[in-house]
Amino acid sequence: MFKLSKRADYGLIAVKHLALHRRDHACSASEIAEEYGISATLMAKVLQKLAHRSIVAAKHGSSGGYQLSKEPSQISALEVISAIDGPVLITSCVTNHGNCDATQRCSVKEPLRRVNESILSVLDSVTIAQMSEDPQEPTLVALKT
Amino acid sequence: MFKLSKRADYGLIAVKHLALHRRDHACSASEIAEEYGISATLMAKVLQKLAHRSIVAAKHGSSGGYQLSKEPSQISALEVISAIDGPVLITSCVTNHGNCDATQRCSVKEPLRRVNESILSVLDSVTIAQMSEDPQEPTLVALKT
DNA sequence: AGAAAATAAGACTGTTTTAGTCCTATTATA
DNA sequence: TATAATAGGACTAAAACAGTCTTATTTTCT
Repeated sequence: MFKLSKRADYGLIAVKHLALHRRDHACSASEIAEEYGISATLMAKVLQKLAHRSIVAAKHGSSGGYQLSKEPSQISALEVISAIDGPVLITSCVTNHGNCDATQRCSVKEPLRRVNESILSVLDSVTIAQMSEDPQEPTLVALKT
Repeated sequence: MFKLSKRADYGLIAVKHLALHRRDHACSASEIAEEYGISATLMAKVLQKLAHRSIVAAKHGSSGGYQLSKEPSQISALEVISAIDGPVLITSCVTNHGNCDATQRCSVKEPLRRVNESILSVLDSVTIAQMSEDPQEPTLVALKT
């Protein structure tokens, strides 16, 4: 019911971690997993998916691991999430141009498609760089001067 | 993975239906269910939840049914969705101020909380009234004149 | 050359969530 | 008073999810 999968969550954690260690050596899956108390094999799975989409670059062999293949400011939350969970669709009928499952003459398909667009653009506008600069609530507070 | 439950979907369908039949008699759960090819008992469940939150008003007895208890312009998609699925939280840790499940020193909690806020405001800004006026894509097209 | 440490990927299992049904009670109307 | 509706709890089946295990491959370091 409208929740990110843990995998996607882990993906964001991993990418943020890599963003913060950009200059360092490549980070291995188990290294990242350990730092956040996550299963190492599962984290490996997640990173593999990110590598598939070229969000991270994998390096085999000992002292291998993963590194970001783009600038953190060029990676959106949407990219990471959809790399892992597949396309972000708030309902299954949003894309199916014929049938919503089977029967219903769905009256909310079009409005929900619009809502879906909005959510996509929210997720697309959030970059990993933004997620790495912590407080970031100045927009409103700054006006108080 | 970020999908509306079918129940929530059905809820939106039902509320929109009630909005379009505002002047008529009360609509029964089975009447609505039949129109969209949805299980009647399931639709009844959904409407019960909407009644709990006073989004619709229930009328017992034969020729009973449900009616909106507010203007369609005063009902947001968020209200309907959260009435049925519970609070909209993109991760389970967004509200937990202590522990994300158990272990992880979650580095994305705060950024995700902000994303969650944005999504809430998207859903909150969409009203049933808007979902009932169909095309509504003039904002950009109008500029072409 | 060979051991070690890493990624790659598929199959598999247990748990949780979701969808949907069934049954019984209650309420109001005709 | 029969009927048609809501109310609500218990229950089942199916799907999604989280996580594990195993095997193969690649690279580095000694």
